[in-house]
Amino acid sequence: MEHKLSIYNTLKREKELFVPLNSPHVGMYVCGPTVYGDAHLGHARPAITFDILFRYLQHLGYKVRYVRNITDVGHLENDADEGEDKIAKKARLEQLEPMEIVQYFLNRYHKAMDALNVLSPSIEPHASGHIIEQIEYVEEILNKGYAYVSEGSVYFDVERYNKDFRYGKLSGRNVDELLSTTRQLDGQQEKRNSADFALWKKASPEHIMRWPSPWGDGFPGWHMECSAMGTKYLGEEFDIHGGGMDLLFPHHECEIAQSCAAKGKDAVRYWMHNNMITINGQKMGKSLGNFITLDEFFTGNHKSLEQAYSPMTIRFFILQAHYRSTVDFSNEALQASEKGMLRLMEAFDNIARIKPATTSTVDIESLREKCYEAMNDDLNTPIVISYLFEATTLINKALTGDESFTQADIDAITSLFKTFMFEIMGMVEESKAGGANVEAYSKAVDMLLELRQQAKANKDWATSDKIRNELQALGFEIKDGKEGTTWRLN
RNA sequence: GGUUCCUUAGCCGAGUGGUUAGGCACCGGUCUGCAAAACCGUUUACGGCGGUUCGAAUCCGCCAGGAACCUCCA
Repeated sequence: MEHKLSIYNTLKREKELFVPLNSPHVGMYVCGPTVYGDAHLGHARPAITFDILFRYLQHLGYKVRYVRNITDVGHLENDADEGEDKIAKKARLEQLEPMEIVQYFLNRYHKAMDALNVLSPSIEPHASGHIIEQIEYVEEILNKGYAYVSEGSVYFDVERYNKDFRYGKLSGRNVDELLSTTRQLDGQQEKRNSADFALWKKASPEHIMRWPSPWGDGFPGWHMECSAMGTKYLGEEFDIHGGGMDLLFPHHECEIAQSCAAKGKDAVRYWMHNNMITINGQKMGKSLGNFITLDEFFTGNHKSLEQAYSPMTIRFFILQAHYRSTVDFSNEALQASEKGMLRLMEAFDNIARIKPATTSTVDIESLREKCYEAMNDDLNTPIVISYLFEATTLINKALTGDESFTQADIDAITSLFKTFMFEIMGMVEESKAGGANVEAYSKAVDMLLELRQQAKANKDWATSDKIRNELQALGFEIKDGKEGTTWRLN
């Protein structure tokens, strides 16, 4: 496993060489979606970011177990019905079983991820399917003395914990400030300190999602599932834990506290956080009501969207920014990404048209090395893409005779695209996704263009322009090149 | 209020103490019956003010503007 992959560890606040605990195996846990609504751009970013990591680690030869949880219980909602389970609330509103809601949105989430060509994780555990593990974990923390029971709920004792460990080491907070600045929330009086957080929450009588526990009927606390399921599937110590920056505090901070309290040590060696997506410079969020679902992007059906954007355009757009930077959405930016992506795809297709020469004027190997350097530098996909654009210029120049490729160069540049564009960055050529019945009508279009060619030969401009203009009106893009006419259906 | 972070050309977005990121748009050119498309070439930059330095957009300080977290969120 010779490589120089370094990744930015939020815990250390610097890039570190990635060294797995048990090479060639790598354990990786990423916070997945809460399935109570349609996936939006904000879900795409971590999914794609850690999909790249998953793919690249495998490319380097690691055997990766990638766990991404499904949150279908637990988190609290902060509006009028404070304290009510998110899933339960939606269920009651629509008179459906909670699990029916979960299944519905999970199916849709999977569909969106498939469209984005995000690989399935190795395991996708549901929080609701791991209640026993979570109860056991809570008991372990209780036994160690870092939690207390209060009116049927169990709370983590932050102050007590902070005497033996340091609460806040991930997010850079200190407990004294937390105690003085945390807002007053419902149920606060049950807690010894406002900074304490729930490990197990007592269910009110009307609460639908509930499970029996040693402390009465209730449901697991907000941060418990990740600790319990991460431990179950990856062990008490594992390599990588990822998620959005918004989860840094309190979610991931609490996870660290839970594992240190229960096991006496950190579970995670490398913490990775992707940055947020903004719309007009402002973060996208449920409470802000400015989020756009992925389906809306794919169909263009949203008032802020000037057109539909294909899944690959979204993927490419996200990869054109580094995962630790915010990326600002706009129609202009997405359209720029779409054009750039199509240019790369076309260049890849055009490799086949290069006529091999006996001498070479290009150095594909150095491009390949630079791409690896970029990937190794904390997954710098924008840089990888910039080198693919350099490769694109070389291909185009080869076609006009301004560069010469040997057969070995042609093979090398094909492999460059296959490795980085398709295998590691997970792009796919969407135009080639058409079904078999496309063949018949595409031959019909070819025939029309042949007629147009004849008309042009006869200088019958009226006929040739009529064919061109009417095909264009139907949505075809007609491209007259030196070696004949090609077309594309937009 | 506390903590953290950001500010790069028309737009998006990398990076670095001294040498062209890249894409899109614009402009010029090639191609074309005319176009479109495609391709080639090219211009515009590092929020402001100080400081460190032979040299800073890159390091430090201050100021301005913006954002995130502290509360569900990817």
